[in-house]
Amino acid sequence: MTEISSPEENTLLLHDFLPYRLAVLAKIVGISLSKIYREKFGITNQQWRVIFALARQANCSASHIVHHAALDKVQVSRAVAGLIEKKLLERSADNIDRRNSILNLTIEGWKVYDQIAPEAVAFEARLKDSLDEREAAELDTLLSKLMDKATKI
Amino acid sequence: MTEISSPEENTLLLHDFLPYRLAVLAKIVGISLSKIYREKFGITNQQWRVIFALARQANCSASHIVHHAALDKVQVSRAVAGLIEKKLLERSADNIDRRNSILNLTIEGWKVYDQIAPEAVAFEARLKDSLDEREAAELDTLLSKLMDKATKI
DNA sequence: AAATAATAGTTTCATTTGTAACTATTTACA
DNA sequence: TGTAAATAGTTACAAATGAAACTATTATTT
Repeated sequence: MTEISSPEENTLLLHDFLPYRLAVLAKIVGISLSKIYREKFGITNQQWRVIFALARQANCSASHIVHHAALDKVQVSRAVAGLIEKKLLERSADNIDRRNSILNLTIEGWKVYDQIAPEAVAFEARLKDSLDEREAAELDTLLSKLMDKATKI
Repeated sequence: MTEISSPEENTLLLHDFLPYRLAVLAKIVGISLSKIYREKFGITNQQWRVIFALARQANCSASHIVHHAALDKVQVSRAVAGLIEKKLLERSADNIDRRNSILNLTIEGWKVYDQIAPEAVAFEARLKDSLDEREAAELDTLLSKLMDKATKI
């Protein structure tokens, strides 16, 4: 005699499915955060990542940003073009290897960074508000482990 | 006398920034997962969510899916249209409220679900492989807390 | 009962994104 | 040295996405 299984037994629950939960959480967080730089400065998510990468490391090439901001070369190319148009970033030539561009924030670019960065930090702090010290540390560990695993799957 | 701060002190680190980490992790996980349904069945992420929502709850309307699959009504409309064209889903009229559509997986749709679901479950299991019981439970709690907070920010 | 508002879902159009092909330059090697 | 391969970055085109306007139907108000 074969048992008939109920939907609850054999049906995948979307709300509990880790990839789904990560996608939904990342999206909501991303949308909230983007208001900080989009509404006030008309800056896209990719442009924001380029600015932050350049604030960390000046005088670097586009491909350096590719490796440090999780963007592909087309995304960086477009973000850089947009930021140059906005005069937040300037590009100069690398005479040692003329394939490379040398990118830097302008004074204006730094001003924008200096306004966005503290707000971004405050946003992150609010997000973590409900976690205590131990939980925040645990989150760190878990995200690292998952990231590690995900890149190897 | 004012101290000059080093970049390390006042510069936001992208790799440590929670919204960035969530975005990158969710993206990598999503891309890996999508191979399961995209390459084998030519199904998009949104179509996949609709299938899973319908597997859980048959005979439901598009707006029910909107609320249970974190998609907006345009996304559901398009996903449903695509699935009907693929004959994985069928739509009938609700004669009580004729604004509603009544959606159901076809036999073919169930077959696709039955092939994808176990692979999705296995994928999630591999992802969680590096976590022990306690960590998996902790991850659950932390994601819920963050989700809760994110929707209120 | 007629007018208004609300809900379900679709369509349209502009923008964004992804993929592939392209240019320019440098490196490797035969 | 000359030819092929690799690297940096851009451009072009197709597909996906988002926002707003639209149709159809039902609920609410007066």
